[in-house]
Amino acid sequence: MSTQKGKRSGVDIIQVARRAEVSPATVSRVTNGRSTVARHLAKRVWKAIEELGYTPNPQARALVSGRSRVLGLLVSEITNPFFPELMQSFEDLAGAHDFEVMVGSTNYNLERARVFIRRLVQRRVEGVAVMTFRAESHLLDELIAHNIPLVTIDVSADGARSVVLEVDYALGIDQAVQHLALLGHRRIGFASGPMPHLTNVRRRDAFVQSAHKIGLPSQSAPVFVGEHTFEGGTQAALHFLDSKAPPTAIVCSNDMMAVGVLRVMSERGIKVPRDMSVVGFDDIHLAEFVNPPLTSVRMSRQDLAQAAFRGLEKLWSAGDEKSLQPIRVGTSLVVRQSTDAPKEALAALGRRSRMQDKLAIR
Amino acid sequence: MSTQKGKRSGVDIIQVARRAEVSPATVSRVTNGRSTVARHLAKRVWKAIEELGYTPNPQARALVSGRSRVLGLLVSEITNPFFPELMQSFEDLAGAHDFEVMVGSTNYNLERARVFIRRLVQRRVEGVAVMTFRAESHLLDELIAHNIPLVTIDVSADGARSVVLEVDYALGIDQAVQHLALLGHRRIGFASGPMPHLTNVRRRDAFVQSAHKIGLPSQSAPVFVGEHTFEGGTQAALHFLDSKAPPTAIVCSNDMMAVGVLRVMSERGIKVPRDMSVVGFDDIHLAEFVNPPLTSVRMSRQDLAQAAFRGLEKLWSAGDEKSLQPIRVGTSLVVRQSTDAPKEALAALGRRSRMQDKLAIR
DNA sequence: TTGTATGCGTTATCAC
DNA sequence: GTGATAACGCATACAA
Repeated sequence: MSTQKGKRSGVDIIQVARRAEVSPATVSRVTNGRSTVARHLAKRVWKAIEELGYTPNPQARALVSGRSRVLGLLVSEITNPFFPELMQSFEDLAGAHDFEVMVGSTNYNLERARVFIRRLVQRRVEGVAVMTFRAESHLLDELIAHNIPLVTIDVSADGARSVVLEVDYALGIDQAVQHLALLGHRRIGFASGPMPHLTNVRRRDAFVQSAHKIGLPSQSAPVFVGEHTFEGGTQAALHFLDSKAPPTAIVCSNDMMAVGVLRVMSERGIKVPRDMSVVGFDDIHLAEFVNPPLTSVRMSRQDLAQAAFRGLEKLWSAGDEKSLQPIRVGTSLVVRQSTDAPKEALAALGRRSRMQDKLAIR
Repeated sequence: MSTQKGKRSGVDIIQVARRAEVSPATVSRVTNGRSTVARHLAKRVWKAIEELGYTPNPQARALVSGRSRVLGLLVSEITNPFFPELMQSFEDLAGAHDFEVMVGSTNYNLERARVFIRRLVQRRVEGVAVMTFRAESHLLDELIAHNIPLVTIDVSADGARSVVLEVDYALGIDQAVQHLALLGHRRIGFASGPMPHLTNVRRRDAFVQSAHKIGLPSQSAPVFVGEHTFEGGTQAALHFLDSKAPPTAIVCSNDMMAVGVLRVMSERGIKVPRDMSVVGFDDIHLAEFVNPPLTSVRMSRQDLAQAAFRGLEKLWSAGDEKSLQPIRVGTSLVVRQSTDAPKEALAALGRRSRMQDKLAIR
């Protein structure tokens, strides 16, 4: 332990300078990793720093340098298990680069978001990762007005120094649909999230195209639009079950919907995956612990966090260029136990093998 | 919108002073809510602040005042749904009082925790809420050495300026046991978390005492010790099911264990709650969405966060007093659908009504 | 009550 | 390469 006695952190750069018998400026150069310091002096300085337990005062640093070394992270809702993992990854990354992170969740409340954003501006954050999957119009205006580097998902903020993270929803959804097709499903429903939101449009479009790609007529790939919630899932499930020709598999736009679907199946005595296959989206922690464990399209929180941070780095080094190249982020299917061959698959073996030829499966 | 053009936040206290035709000192007094400023001057100052979009520079403030207005929040693991809600409550509270909070999760990794704590010290946090339910010995030493106000759960940090949050586990666990007793259960198992940890000892002790209180002999209130995880729950369930006289209800030391128990029951075809009642602890978000929705002892994250923040406030105003009065935090049962009367209850009606007299149920 | 002047701890700009 | 010294933006002691 090199920490000093109970004395307040009152040790400053001048004391270090004295002890190392150099000037404060030299100490500063050392702590900032400037290479223009003679080896032997640097060594003396480090020794003094160690002995005194000196740590540079970040607010003084920020004041004079104009850089706060604080970032903002805006998420939709912290209680959605998707986000804590994202937060953790982002904070770890930021921490490794000597940044702190202010995290705020909108909870889909515009005023709440506004308050948080004001705090970000006041604290002089050097960049903000807007990981909210919703483009609340003008929400970011204050950030943009202050010319703060922004990373957003799916859609760019015009006029901002920003980078867009382009999530490739199609990648994972394609895998999901083909996975189901391979198992023999020929009627696949899609439980979509609310439509104005671009992310949901993209997820749905990806599904529709995938279904088309494997040769499913659109009436065999019905879409139900609901909320991105447990209840939204139950509604979707009821809708599909009560339709004329219920699908044998349901792909959901997020995992909470899938959990809702699972619940309805359980209540109706419909066995998953024997009588119905279910696929989620996001692959939140929960997916592993529902019954049965959920097959889901994973959007990696690590990838997302990393892309977000890299986006900010790019913006910092880009100087005045407003809008940079988007960064792509993939998705991929995680197969668990909520998907299997439909009952009818065996019965229809003959037909299926004919179909097989038409399926666009590599 | 009162924000200024794209100009950098370069507006400082002097510009405000000029525009309001007062001295910088007066502006400072106004922004700090000092009451010693003449009404009409204050009004002029606010107007200027508004017009210029001035926000005081927090690092300058921190530098001169010695107060960073940053707090630390240490949690066990951010992916455990218990904590995000706690974080949110704490951050909201802190934000309302003009504090930012640095959140770090140990992930049960000592080195990771140490790194985070170092960052806290470096950033000159004014207080830390240690919400980790584990007393990693000496983990807090650096915080204590710097005399940083600490709030901890269950157990105090000696030598520290600290307040302990005393969680009343017994309150909710008592309710759970009595709830089960009222339903007619006479054999209740307890799936405990790992034993060295005080919080788990307390939870178990609370259970043992509750069982005793309602007249259960100890062999009718067996305890199994396992990990606080899904797997720990499955092990507990298997243990109880394979015992000579399996309990008709299982109380778990946390919700993840309960989810594990649920899974085993489902796999064995044992219907919950018809054939087995299950109670969790923590009442995490997930509890609501498993099948069936879990009856659980709730430890309010709001209460906890609020108590933590109040603890810090007390420490700030307490000056040099080291250890203050503990703050009590309650727990309470949330009844959902994983608990019901045991099958045998009806058959044994006669015996039960006799027992009833001995049950300590108001 | 208000203004002036000083210092918080650091980095940056100069000279040397 | 290294060392004085002037900002950075604000709060506050002190003077008025």
